[in-house]
Amino acid sequence: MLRITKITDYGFILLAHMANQDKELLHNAKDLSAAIGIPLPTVSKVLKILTQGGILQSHQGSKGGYSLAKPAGEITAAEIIEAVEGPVAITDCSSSEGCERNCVVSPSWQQVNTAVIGALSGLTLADMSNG
Amino acid sequence: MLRITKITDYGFILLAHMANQDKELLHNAKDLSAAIGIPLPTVSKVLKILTQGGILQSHQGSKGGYSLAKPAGEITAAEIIEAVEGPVAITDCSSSEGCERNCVVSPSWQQVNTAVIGALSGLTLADMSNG
DNA sequence: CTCAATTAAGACCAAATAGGTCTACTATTT
DNA sequence: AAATAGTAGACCTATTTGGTCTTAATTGAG
Repeated sequence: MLRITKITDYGFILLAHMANQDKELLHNAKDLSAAIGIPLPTVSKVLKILTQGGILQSHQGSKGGYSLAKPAGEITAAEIIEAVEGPVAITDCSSSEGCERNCVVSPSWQQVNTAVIGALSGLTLADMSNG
Repeated sequence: MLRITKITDYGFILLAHMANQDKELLHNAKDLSAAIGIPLPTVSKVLKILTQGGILQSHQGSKGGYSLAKPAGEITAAEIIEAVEGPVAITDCSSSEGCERNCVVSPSWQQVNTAVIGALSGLTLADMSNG
């Protein structure tokens, strides 16, 4: 439906929340869950995915938690979506491998896809939080 | 996954095919199915949806079929996607009704969404077919 | 060194969506 | 009337997504 998934949406909400606070502060899943009102197991899953995607840094063990891996101004919406959902591609045609069918419409999709990625890359976490 | 559905993809293929031929020619579902290699019931479904969305004109009865409702240069990708999938909205936040949660990230999504719609509106069926 | 807190990995199930097919009906031409 | 096409919508299946749970592995504190 040309829409980001709920998990990605949660990711943005969590990241915006973290960006609005002291960058060095470690946030654990439990506190974030309480602060935002999303169930703990789900929050935990999202944080894990964001960490694997390099958006967050994690610190295991007691007193552990998560923090942004980079300044909020350097984390783009494109990056976040890719971390959670994989490469952005409006159609299979427009994926980085190109269209294996070599169909007529393929070049046009590439163009649209580039525009979409451009829009998403121009938007940083800092822009989105600024609370 | 930020992707159009298969049905929408079929729609583009069918429309591009039709745009590449005499505009007045009526195409019936059976011939289109044979020409493109998509099963008849599926082609039939897609054509029906495109007609309801005002992209195609239909003519019932024997010797009936479908034709473009407008010149290919006036049919945009945005229109086609909306006809099949409903309004384009990256998130619920960015739908035309606005974000009922009134969250921080909402204005940013509006912005991205506008950019995406812009890209899709700048691309016509004529651009995509031109075979 | 042990315990408690916390993330890591991934299995797992349920719900939602999408894909595709089918049947019955209506309209039009011959 | 008969044949051809579109119309409407039900229907089932497969895939994806959402969410939870269990079992590790890691680290700080006493």
